[in-house]
Amino acid sequence: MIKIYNTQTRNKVDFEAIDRGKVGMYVCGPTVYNYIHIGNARTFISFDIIRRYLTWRGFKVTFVQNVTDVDDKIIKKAHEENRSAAEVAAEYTEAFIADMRAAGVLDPDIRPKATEEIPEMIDLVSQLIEGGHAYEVEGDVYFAVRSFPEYGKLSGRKIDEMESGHRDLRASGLEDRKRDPLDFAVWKAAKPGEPSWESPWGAGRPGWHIECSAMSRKYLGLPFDIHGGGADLVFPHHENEVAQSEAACGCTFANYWIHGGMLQINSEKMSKSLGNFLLLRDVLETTQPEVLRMLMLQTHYRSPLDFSDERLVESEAALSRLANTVKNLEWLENNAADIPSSLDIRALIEQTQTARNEFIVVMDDDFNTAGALGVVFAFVGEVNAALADKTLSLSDVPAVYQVRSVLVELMGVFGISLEGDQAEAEYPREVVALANELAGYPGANEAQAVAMLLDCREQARKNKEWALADKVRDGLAALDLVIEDTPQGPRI
RNA sequence: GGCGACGUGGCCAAGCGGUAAGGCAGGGGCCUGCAAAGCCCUCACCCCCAGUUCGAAUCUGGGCGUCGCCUCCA
Repeated sequence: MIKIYNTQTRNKVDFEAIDRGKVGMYVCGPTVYNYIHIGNARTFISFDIIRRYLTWRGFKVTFVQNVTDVDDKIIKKAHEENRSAAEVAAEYTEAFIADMRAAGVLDPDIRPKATEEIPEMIDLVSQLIEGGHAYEVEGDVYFAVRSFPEYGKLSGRKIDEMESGHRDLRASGLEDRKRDPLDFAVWKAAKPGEPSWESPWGAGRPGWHIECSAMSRKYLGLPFDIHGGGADLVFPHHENEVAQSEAACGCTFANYWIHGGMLQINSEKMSKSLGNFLLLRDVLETTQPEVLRMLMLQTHYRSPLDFSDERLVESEAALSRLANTVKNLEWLENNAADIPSSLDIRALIEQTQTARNEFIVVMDDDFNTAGALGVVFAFVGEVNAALADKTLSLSDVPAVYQVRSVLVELMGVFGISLEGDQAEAEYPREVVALANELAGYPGANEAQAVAMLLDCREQARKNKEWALADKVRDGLAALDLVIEDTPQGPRI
């Protein structure tokens, strides 16, 4: 049974899907007025992993993520750059999709754009007005917070306390138009030069919160299973979504609310105003997406995560530990004929199954990726210990395959691919010349050249010709090919 | 001011009542011609003080500290 920490109830609860075996999931996407930053990426990668895990556990997941492509910030940016809001939105929508793919985040099943769902939003606003939950003032429509007694239930606030404790509710100048200072816009009358759509209240555009209410309702129906987003969206965005959606339909909006913790840089909040934010695309410029994921996996998705170059380096080292073991296993499979067989691998198989089961237990507990990673690494340690024992060798190729495939499978759930067996294609051309020089024959192709070089070195070592042996090793190293002498033989 | 989260080894981090996973870094050893990779061993008074309990990192109260939300924010 999968347990999920539900923001609304503030505790971990058993996950029960509305439709057995299916999960409807909505995660708030970005407002496309800039390239997404590393904090956005943290949230989206977290939900990518949750989605992958649920899928792996057998659920048919319908994953919906919107793009907010009409909004104050987009309009502002457009004005600054003297072009249309649509242009700005289109550019950054495209960039967002590209960045997500570069980060290894799976495409959502449905990616609605706010500007393409306006009729649904107008419908929803109309419903709210009819139901007495919203009112129009000169082309603006506001949600009446007082009409929804449960307002505040998601974020754990009480209306009265909010009003008395609020800093400067009357500062914006618009407050006199509202019946209550806490009321928020669900439809905004168009101002000159702004994108707008016709509506019963005149030309205007939707408020931010109504967009997600309308899109999630349209594509998933109400109620749906999981609504996610960054923790900073709990209030007011998600609170308002709940109010709108539930006031309109009279039913529950989403059963489980999942919120991802914030990413910080050097223990400081990353924000535009502080100017310390990193763009995802800039990070990916110098960092493998798997390394970034590895870093994020090591912290629980709800905890704050401190991002730093040091952690990136650590994560890379950790990842290569896993990759190395997989590479060794792969090599063993491909060279099984040369391996003296005496290993009773049953223990390893048992450990493999145990590790896989344990992985599930840990992940079922609110997607504890850090704990699950611990399981994987502990298992890798066991595998390495077996491989390091020279009295053992791997006689049972299917068993080795099983060990490796489980390793690959489990990390695959995290979106990290450990299969790098395009080695043949990756050998640089220079190895041919090197083989010709050192082994006296270029070989038929790169792979053969490498094989000859390894063989040449082994011969040299046998004859204690260390100079030649090291020449081969250094020559390969210069081409970024590192020889590893395993107990079962050398490999690249 | 209101609401909330967190404080575990040098760094990161899991843990949710039975005497501390894992990663990175460090020390010692093994393997190796030397390396690399790997293996073995080693490195924690769980922020402080009280309390509950046979037993607490884990529960309760208090203190100190860090951070987040309350305004656009993933």
